[in-house]
Amino acid sequence: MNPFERLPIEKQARIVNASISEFAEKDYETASMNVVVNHAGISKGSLFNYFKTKSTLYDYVYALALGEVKAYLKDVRDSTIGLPFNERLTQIIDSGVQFIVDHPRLAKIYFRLVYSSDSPNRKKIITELQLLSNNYLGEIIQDGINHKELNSTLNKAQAVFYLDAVLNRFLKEYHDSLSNGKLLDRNDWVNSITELFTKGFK
Amino acid sequence: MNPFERLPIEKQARIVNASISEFAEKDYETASMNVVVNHAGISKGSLFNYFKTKSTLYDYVYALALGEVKAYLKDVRDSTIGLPFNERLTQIIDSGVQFIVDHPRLAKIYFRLVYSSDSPNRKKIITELQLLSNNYLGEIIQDGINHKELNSTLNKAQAVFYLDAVLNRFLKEYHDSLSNGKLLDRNDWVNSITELFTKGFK
DNA sequence: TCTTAATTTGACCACCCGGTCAATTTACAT
DNA sequence: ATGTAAATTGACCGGGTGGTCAAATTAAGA
Repeated sequence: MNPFERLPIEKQARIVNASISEFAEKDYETASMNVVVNHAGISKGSLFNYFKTKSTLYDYVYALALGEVKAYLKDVRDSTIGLPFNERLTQIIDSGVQFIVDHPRLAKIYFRLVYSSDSPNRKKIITELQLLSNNYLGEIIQDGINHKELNSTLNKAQAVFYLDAVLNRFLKEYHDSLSNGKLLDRNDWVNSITELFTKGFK
Repeated sequence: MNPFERLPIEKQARIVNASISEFAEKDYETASMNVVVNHAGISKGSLFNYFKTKSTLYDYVYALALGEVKAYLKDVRDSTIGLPFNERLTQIIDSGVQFIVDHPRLAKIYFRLVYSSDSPNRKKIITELQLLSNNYLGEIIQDGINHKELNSTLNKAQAVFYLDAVLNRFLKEYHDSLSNGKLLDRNDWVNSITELFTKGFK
């Protein structure tokens, strides 16, 4: 059992909270351990006692975020099995929006990872995420093909790529719209994306 | 006339070249003026004499990149006027790929700007780019509607957004594929994207 | 209560940053 | 050749970084 896990939960929460905020607001390289320490109300030595390096702390926070995302994805996949492609896709996109509403800071860390460049294990993490996305969206698309809703000659890898591209970009835009005041019309966009791909993959 | 423009062209080129490399390889915040100086073979004082701040140098390099992009876009738009939507789109995407092949470092700076977070005037620049993309792709789509090739009830803003999302993401992937050895099949992808939107916007 | 072990602290380290500026070198007109 | 103005240099500044560690504090068992 490592020293961090031995800590009282309240203290753990303070540290995790401060770390999430810092990694959400700044790139990995510019995120500051000093800021985390001050915000969490602990000493620098302690933080480096709990997490050997900045990279270790980042990995911990990232794992938290990924676990949360996976839970959302799993829920919506399992609860929409058997539904037509377009209804299923609609609910998946909407679930993505819901994640962003529920966990805006985790979403920001995710976007920063996907869209930005540094962070030590980025390549490995991105590869892992792509595999996840491929399996997940690939399954949805395959189901659509099986039910003759989508073109059977569809290049699945490409289809997943396009879906992933639009989804990610839209979710990022929605995330931004949360803070800049010009909130997007959730249903309008979700339906419009579903329409694009239901027709485009026909 | 500012001191930089008074320099012999060869020296200007050395400085520009070093700056492009550094801003292509690192985020704005982590890009180092010391590295630029060493790579260009000039003294630190000189660089800060030519460009008052790091931000000024970045703006200069960015303006170079943007000018280059605009030239490519203008060329392909003007040379495809009157063509059907799908042929036109194909050539536009292909021109994007060509830009990446011709100027991989400038492309990297562009992607870094779009996908990353820092750099001082990022918000203003991004807004400017979005306006550009809106006008450019908006015009192409409008032409497609006028020629009854695309659905007349299409939400143009959303359509532009999706097109832009897929285009950017694909170009980024193609850019990455240049350096990781697994080069993408250019024609296959370009045609596939055209097909998606020609059907999706019908 | 005393001892010992675990935890916490923050001053400190080496390093790098963007930016400055007095001093030196270079270029040029007379 | 001389004087002057422009260009170039690099040591230096204040500040921030991730990470360390001897010393102080706290917790626990006898």
